[in-house]
Amino acid sequence: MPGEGPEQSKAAPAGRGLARVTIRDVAEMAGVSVTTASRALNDTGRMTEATREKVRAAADQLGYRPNSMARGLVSRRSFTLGLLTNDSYGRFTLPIAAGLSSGMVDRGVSVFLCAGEKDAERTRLDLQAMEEKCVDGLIVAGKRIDRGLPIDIPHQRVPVIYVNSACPPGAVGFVPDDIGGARAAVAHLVAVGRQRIAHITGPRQFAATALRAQGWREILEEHELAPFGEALFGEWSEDFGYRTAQTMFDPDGPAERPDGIFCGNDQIARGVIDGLTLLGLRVPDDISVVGFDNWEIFAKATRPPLTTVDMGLFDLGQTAGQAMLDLIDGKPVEPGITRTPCRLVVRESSAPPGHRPL
Amino acid sequence: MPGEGPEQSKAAPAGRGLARVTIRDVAEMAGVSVTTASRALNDTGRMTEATREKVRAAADQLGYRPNSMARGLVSRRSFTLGLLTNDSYGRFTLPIAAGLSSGMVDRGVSVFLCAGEKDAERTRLDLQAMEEKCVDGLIVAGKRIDRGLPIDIPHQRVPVIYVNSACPPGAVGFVPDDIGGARAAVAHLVAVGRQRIAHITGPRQFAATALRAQGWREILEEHELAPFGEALFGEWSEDFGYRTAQTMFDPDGPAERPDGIFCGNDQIARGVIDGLTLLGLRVPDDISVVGFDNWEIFAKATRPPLTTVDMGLFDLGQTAGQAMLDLIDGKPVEPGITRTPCRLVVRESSAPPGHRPL
DNA sequence: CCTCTATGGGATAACGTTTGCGCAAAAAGG
DNA sequence: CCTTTTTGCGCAAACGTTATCCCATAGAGG
Repeated sequence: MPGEGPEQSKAAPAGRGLARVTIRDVAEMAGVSVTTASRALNDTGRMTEATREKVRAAADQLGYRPNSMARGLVSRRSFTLGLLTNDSYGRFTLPIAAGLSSGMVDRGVSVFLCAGEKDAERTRLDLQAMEEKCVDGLIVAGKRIDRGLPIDIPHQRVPVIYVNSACPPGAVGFVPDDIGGARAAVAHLVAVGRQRIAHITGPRQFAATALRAQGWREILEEHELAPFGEALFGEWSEDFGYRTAQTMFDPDGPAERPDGIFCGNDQIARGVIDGLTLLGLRVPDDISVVGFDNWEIFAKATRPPLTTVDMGLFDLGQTAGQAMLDLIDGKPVEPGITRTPCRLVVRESSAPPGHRPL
Repeated sequence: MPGEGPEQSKAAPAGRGLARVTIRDVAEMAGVSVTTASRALNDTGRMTEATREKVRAAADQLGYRPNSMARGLVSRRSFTLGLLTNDSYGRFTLPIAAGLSSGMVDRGVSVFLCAGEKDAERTRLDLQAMEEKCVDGLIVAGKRIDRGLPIDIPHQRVPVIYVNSACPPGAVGFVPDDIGGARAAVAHLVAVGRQRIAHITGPRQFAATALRAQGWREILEEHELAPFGEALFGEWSEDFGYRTAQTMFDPDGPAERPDGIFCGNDQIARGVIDGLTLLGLRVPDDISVVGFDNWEIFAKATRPPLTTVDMGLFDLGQTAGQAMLDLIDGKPVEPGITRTPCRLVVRESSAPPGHRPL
């Protein structure tokens, strides 16, 4: 048994081959010590430019990539972040993750994704994995700003940032500026000449609905307009929008009718538009509709395409990433919740009364 | 300058504190050597059960977590995977990622997410980061099965698996079984008594459209039914479905009309249903409609809710993960594309002719 | 010519694990 | 009682980096 095939003992340590090129190889090729090679590649230490260049050339030619595990071991930074989310369809998480990554990738920071339904046990497992992987920071991303993880994050040795999620007191959090977004939406309706602006939105117990309703009331008051009735709370569904529109314009219903509707999200807005259209009302001529989310798959598919509020999730991710880097570097970051701006996207569902779009 | 504050030199190496508990601490507490502690925790080596238990107790009490960077350095496995995707809204990627993670988490494998629009440069950067992080494998997830990354993955030292994406010859890939899904959808239409089944679908140049159309033709032929006209290629949009339905049932159009429509995706199906409804046709009574994707946000919002094909993306992710683990362990995995089953989800948009749902 | 200070670079020791090898003590066999 | 085997455990060397010293050489100043 011993004596045969000893030559393969050093090949294929993990099933396949091509022993990784290390800094030792680079140093050897450049004819310098490992120390010098390391310093040359990291632009530290003192040496002639010629030496530095020689090392760089060798590294280049060999296709050297520093092993970040070894590097992390000594520098005590892994250049990784953990992203915990319970958003199984990724409506919120993926834009956030993309923004996060975009800001990180050129600093060499990568992001672990822990997605999936989060029961307490699973969350514990995810957290444990992140701890073992020595992440430099943890980002908790949620679907709604008033719910957090099923378990508290034990007072961690790494910084934690909450994005679009509930945020324990004293922690750092970023959420879209729901009030500001709502104000922009309603201000736009006012600007196109609407006076009786209703609000149809999601369930009362969501924090976001309360904020958006508040924005709606605020901006109307500032324009010395009365809200059209109470905010109508229901569900985040097309069906709710559809039914509510039907009720609102029921021929047997009240004579007083809105000429503008600000909806709590795009799905509701879509239902509203469908409902209105079916009743023979013209959007935006007879009544203008504005949504919230800029979920393009909806916003662009409504007839007419929907004016709506973009929550800037990509930017939100980027902002959170920047804050995380500061936190990791030990720079002071103001704790508490920061609201990042939303942006109105005007399409064709809003226009002055009687206006016929081309 | 030197002489003041030397006591903080060992604290807070990265801005915050609580020096991590290492295996050395555990060993010390248990009164054994580091070697023994390591073996005790990994269930290897020879020792009395008492010793093992003593070490475990110490580890538990100290809240010890092995440092996977140090571990990876010596074992040459990082227990991480890279997930590359260009799906910015996450419609496909997040379910896949969730499936992937779910199978990985209890084996201690974590997943790096590289999301975002993928130009060649960005992809190169992502690949470089993954290489530096020493991932054990790479998963490439796409939005369509006939497009891959903007650059080839250089013959990597790690296994690569393609999911819902184009797959270079000889590589391992998993995609939903479009043909099978289409067959199930159309078979269902036949089973509820439909005879003239049309197919409205996405752009011709998508591989998925061709496969779904093929499934449509195949199963009809097997039932000795003629396809209702040619497959109608267009866009993956509600609008296309809407317009096509209108044309198809144009009063001035052909007298021959379908009694069932198999749509290439749920958005088209939604548009079709809207179009039909507006023309006064009853779905499913007069005409049954089946979609593809089971994108619940659409499928459940159509009136009536949509019968459609679920692509099983979560399972797809799990399957790919399992294959990846095998590949990493050096077990043989059959190269080439594996098609994983789709599942018909029956809702209310399909029923026998004249049937009135409750 | 002899110091003194830059300058360029190398040895060596970490970082936290796992692992091959060795060595006692205990158990088994004669 | 003396060998052999087994059992239980520790030493030391990896893994690929970076960081802390330290040592040559070279030029500068006297």
